[in-house]
Amino acid sequence: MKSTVKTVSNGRKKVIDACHEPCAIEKGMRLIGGKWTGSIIYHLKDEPVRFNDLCRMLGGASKKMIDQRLKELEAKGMVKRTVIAQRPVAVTYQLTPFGQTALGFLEDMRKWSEQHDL
Amino acid sequence: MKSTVKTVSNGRKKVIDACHEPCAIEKGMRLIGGKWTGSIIYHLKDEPVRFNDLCRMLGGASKKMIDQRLKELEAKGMVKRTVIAQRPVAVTYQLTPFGQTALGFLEDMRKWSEQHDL
DNA sequence: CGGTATCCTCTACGATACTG
DNA sequence: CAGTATCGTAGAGGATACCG
Repeated sequence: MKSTVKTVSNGRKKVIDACHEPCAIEKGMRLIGGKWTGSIIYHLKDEPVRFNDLCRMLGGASKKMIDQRLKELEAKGMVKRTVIAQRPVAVTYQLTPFGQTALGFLEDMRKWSEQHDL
Repeated sequence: MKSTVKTVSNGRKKVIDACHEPCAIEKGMRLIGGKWTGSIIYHLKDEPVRFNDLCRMLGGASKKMIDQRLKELEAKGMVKRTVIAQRPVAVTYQLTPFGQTALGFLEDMRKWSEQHDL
């Protein structure tokens, strides 16, 4: 319910975010619908994966994006980051129990997407 | 497997889209993960809805966005547009049978999103 | 009513190079 | 190896006005 006011180029004010709580689907999509986010979660479904391995799995995604998405997911408690002290350092990412709760509909959606060849 | 080449600011060439077919989840997300897209499909789940009614249901979304999203969904065969000749004109949108196949995981995801209060 | 047209802003994303 | 820093661009999305 926050509401912010901003001045735009022509000098007038405009109101941002006035009382528009988006519906639940929209909120979910904003978390999971970012570019590569769904794929990242899906590729973590079985076991912890190291950063660069994830990069390879995702082919077209830049390190920057993957890093950014992993941080979002970590902040939301869906992914856990683990540092293994060795030389050189190893870092793995894995789904938390909460993160795993998203696998159900993600898997359904993957099947759906494959079947209908979008 | 298409591959395009583009000249960027510094004068060098770069290759775009070289052999990176995104995984199925990513493709699905690109279709239903757009802003408002999921919500639109969900609000059409029960019955045909008129354009302006949809706008009201979605609160914060502009006509432009809704129009754009409906066209995407129509192009993909998920939504059917029907014009009812009367004055003033009425236009309704409804899910096609194909569109309905997406309701399963969308509903799951809505529940998930609500439960965990993202 | 059901859209288009226009303009503008902002941020998401990509490429690249560098670091501890 | 696992990132960060920097820079650039395209296009997504919003505000507003207008139209048949």
